[in-house]
Amino acid sequence: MPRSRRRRDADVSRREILDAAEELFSQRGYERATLSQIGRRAGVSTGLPTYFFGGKDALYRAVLERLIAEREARLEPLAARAIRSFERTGDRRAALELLISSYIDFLRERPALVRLMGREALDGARHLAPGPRHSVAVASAIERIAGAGGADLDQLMITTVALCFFPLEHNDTMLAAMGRDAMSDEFAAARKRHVVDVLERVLAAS
Amino acid sequence: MPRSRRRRDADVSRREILDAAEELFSQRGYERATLSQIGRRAGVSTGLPTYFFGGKDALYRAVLERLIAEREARLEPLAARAIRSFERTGDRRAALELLISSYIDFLRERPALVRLMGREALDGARHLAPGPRHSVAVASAIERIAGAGGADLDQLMITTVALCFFPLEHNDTMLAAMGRDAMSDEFAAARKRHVVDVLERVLAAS
DNA sequence: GCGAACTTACTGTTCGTTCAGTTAGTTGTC
DNA sequence: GACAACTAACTGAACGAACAGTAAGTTCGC
Repeated sequence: MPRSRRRRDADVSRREILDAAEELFSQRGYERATLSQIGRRAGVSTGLPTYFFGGKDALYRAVLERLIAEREARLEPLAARAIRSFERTGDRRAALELLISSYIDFLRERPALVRLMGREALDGARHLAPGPRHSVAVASAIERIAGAGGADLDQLMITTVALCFFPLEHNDTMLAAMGRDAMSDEFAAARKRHVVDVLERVLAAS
Repeated sequence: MPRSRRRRDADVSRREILDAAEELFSQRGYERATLSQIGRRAGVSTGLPTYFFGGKDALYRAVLERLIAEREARLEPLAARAIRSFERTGDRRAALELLISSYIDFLRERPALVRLMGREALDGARHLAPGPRHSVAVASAIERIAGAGGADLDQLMITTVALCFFPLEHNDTMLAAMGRDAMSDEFAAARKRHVVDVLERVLAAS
């Protein structure tokens, strides 16, 4: 952890605290991550996270907000591309491939999102602001690609998120017991193919 | 919480402590459930859980073991019935309906299993014994019903568990934001139909 | 030199564990 | 069948560790 930054820069410190907190909250959970550990990993003192963010709870909320904002910023343009491609060519499989591939890749890049969302779900969404909890970009793309078919759109949305989310969420238990690693490139490629197959068949039938 | 039992009965006390611990661990998580709360809910003192189980960690492990044993005891005969039915009649959809319906119903009856497994997955399976982490009964039934088709069996297994598990796991976040309740009878019925549709189509194509 | 960034020592609280003591239940003895 | 001797169940107060929050003090950038 190189300390080669300008000695005092509130913006840099804030970001490094958020990075450290994201890592520790997602790996150890809220209670077992301490402010001292977060400070140490960020290269600052115990008291600075509270000084900047107001307290442990507020810091946790800030981590979540940053992750969710980043998710939408990353997925929105890709989902829009998938929609445009589908509406221009009518090729449902190609559109699904683009969408699912982007989604799974993002989740693999930012595993903290999967872990923190899983923790929020189990803790009754204590720290989550009201509003949609899954990506609105992915949701609207699925809606457009599904078309006006009679299929239950909510079920389809739950299934899509479940298929992409679950392997990463349960990587340390179910996947590990199977000798698979959801973070590996091989597994991700096989998973993408499988998910696209599933969704394509479901949509074709409706 | 009626206190009408024989004044001293270790077996009853053990069971009531396990019940209380299952409830509190699954709802609040390991760290936020205290031994005093567990004792109070079980109608015993602060010290008794440790006296019987050796400590908080060991109590948590005992809760998990009991849940997993109960899962297998409940699902094994139903999965066997599904396999027999499929091998006698060749009716894949009927077999899937029986299997998926049993699985989802069990998860709804014992939501603590879903919650605790979710927590274990996020905490690196700290308290879980080695070995398979999903129901071996459901797994073997899926294997038999899928037949020797070329489909990737691991992917199919992950998908099956994900489709049934995920709505309950994320009931407080994603489902709540959609205005759905995974514990309700209507949602469960719709979900069962959807999951069977998905699996049937995937298997039919392979 | 002033204000913001940052540290460090400290406070109050929470909680798991321990253990000395108490009581209910059982066994053996006559 | 009653009474003593003994065991196991159970209590609750006390201890010590861990930790979030605080505030007084220090240092840096401008």
